[in-house]
Amino acid sequence: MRLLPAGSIDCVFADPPYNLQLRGELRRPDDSIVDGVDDDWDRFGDFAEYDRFTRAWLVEVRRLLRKDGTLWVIGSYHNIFRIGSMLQDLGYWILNDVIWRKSNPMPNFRGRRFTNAHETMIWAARGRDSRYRFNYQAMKALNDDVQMRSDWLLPLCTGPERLRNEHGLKLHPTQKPESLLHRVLLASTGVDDIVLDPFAGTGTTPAVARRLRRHFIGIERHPDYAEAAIGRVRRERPLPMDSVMTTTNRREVARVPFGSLVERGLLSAGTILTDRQRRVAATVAPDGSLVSGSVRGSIHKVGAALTNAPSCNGWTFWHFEEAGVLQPLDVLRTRSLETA
Amino acid sequence: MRLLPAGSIDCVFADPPYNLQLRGELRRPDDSIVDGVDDDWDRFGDFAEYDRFTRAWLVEVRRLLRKDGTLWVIGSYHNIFRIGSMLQDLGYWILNDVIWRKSNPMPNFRGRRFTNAHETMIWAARGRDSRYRFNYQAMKALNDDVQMRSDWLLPLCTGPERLRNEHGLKLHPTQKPESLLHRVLLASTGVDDIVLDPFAGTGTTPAVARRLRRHFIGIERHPDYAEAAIGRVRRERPLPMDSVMTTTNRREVARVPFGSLVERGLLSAGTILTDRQRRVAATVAPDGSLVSGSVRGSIHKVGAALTNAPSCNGWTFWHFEEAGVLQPLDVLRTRSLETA
DNA sequence: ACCACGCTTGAATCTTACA
DNA sequence: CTGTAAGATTCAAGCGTGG
Repeated sequence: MRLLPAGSIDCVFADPPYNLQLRGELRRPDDSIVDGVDDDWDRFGDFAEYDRFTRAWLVEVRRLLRKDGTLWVIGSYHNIFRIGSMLQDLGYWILNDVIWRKSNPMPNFRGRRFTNAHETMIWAARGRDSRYRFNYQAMKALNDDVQMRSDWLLPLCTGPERLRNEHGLKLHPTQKPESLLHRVLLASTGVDDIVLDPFAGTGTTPAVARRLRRHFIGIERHPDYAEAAIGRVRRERPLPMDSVMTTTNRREVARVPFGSLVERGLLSAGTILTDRQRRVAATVAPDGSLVSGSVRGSIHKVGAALTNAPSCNGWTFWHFEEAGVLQPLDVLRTRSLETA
Repeated sequence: MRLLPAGSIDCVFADPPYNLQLRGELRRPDDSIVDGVDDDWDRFGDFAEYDRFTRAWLVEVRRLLRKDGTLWVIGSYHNIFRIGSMLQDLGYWILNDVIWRKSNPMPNFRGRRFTNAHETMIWAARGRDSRYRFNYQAMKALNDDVQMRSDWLLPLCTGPERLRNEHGLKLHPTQKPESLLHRVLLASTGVDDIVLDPFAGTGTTPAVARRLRRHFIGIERHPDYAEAAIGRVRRERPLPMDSVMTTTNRREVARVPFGSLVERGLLSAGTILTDRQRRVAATVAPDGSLVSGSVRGSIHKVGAALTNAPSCNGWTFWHFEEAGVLQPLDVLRTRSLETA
């Protein structure tokens, strides 16, 4: 990471070691043994050591992120609180904590706790003043046209997606499902963005990034994981360009001044605008302002004034008559883009 | 809290301030953060203040908890990471993080983030060696007879449950739903346990505790909230004793030695027992031991030996024939309790 | 082709009473 | 305190096999 230039990364997804502290073996009710995470890379002496490790990579990630970039970190209760605190201490700005609800978690075999059925992701901007990217409309479209919530129900990574070694055993103990990365990248990156995964493992992030036509950098120190990741990414094919274009955000639409619509003749000066119920009315002035009695100003200001509201979206409030039908101003904005 | 004796509390539920003013105080025009990582802590003096406050009450709660007691804390991403870290630093032992999924959350009006549709609870024992209480069977019964997961779907506190002042405005900004406390107390306390809520607000914890026949101590410094809480608790009536008794854990059921069943004639010496598939068999000896060839011992040991298993629950492994049907030994244990 | 059934498995801080 | 024995404990999916 130290070799990469500052401010060069749009989005980071990090799945760091969780610092699990397992004691002894765990057996299922049928006496088979649970294949838990006992790898060296997940062993830390104490919280202080884990905190030093965490701080080091979070500082470095922050150096690499451009000002408006965002970071995703996934973890469990063993480590996520330490990570969240440190994010705040380092000046990151938490945007959401997102819960990955597992549809098929491992049960609690001893009946001593609630089934550990979720993991937590933190989504944070580099700083409080970041103008971060959030593809609101794409998320809404992905969720049957209602806002995407902070809890996501997704299955574990199993079946053919799970990478296995020559003995048929899982290659990596904690391979994340591609569906999770799909949603993460769709929510917070755009085509050709640069995505970094500092704990790339078997390459889920790079693979999904390539599929979605994002650029990617994956870092992994374990040779077996890295090798598997490289092969996996090579096998992955970018989706056709038109299929990775998602519903665009309103705010991504190039801003169109109302005046320019008048200027370009999409709406004539003198046209009378009304609200949908035709309760108030105003006239379009040649400079793109509206006039209604003694009130004059932008489409938003006049709309607010006439309804005694603190604010008003003039694009959806004001309507004009066309072929006997009331149309919101917004349709003109769309037309102006099509004819630009 | 300083007036209460050490080790006097079975369970604490805490809904501390979420540190919302912190966000206001952190609103700075200049966010030019130095990547030098050693001197940034004092820039977050407000976090430090919140941490001092948090540490103080968590230390005091730990003094009050008996060794096997547990603590619940609820929070959002603004404060829960700081609380979780501090719990770990203070020696608490996290058992679960539990997600309260709100069925009716407030939407995100600006469309700049995911709908914040959950809050996080941490359930922790006083220490790593706590033999904490978890009413596993009661939770399972509450969840259609499958294990209760770490994500709970419950509605916000609305309607008649929501306390309002004389102007019809909500009395407390973050009144928690009684259903949440119902599940918390049912999971981790028993009848006549002592429950403490150090941030009692309008008394949801005391009210539900009283209803479920738990003793309670609520602390609240705001006079309006305290007054409302007192009235609310007074109006609350404890449920009839038989309706607060829940499914009991098997571990709590009085232990019945297998030998006593033979002694009392519920099973004759000489009876032949088999496993459910009739693959192995053993004979009941008059002293309550089993014999199978050269193997002799308890129902558990012989079951384990004949199946080459490290352990075996003889009560569910061994069956006897009754009216042509194979019955597990466990049914005799139930009968013995009924006829005791 | 389809279904029933059994086997496997997944980031897990996973027992307790009594001698 | 330690050692020993009793005995409590699993859900959703995917996959393979055999009828």
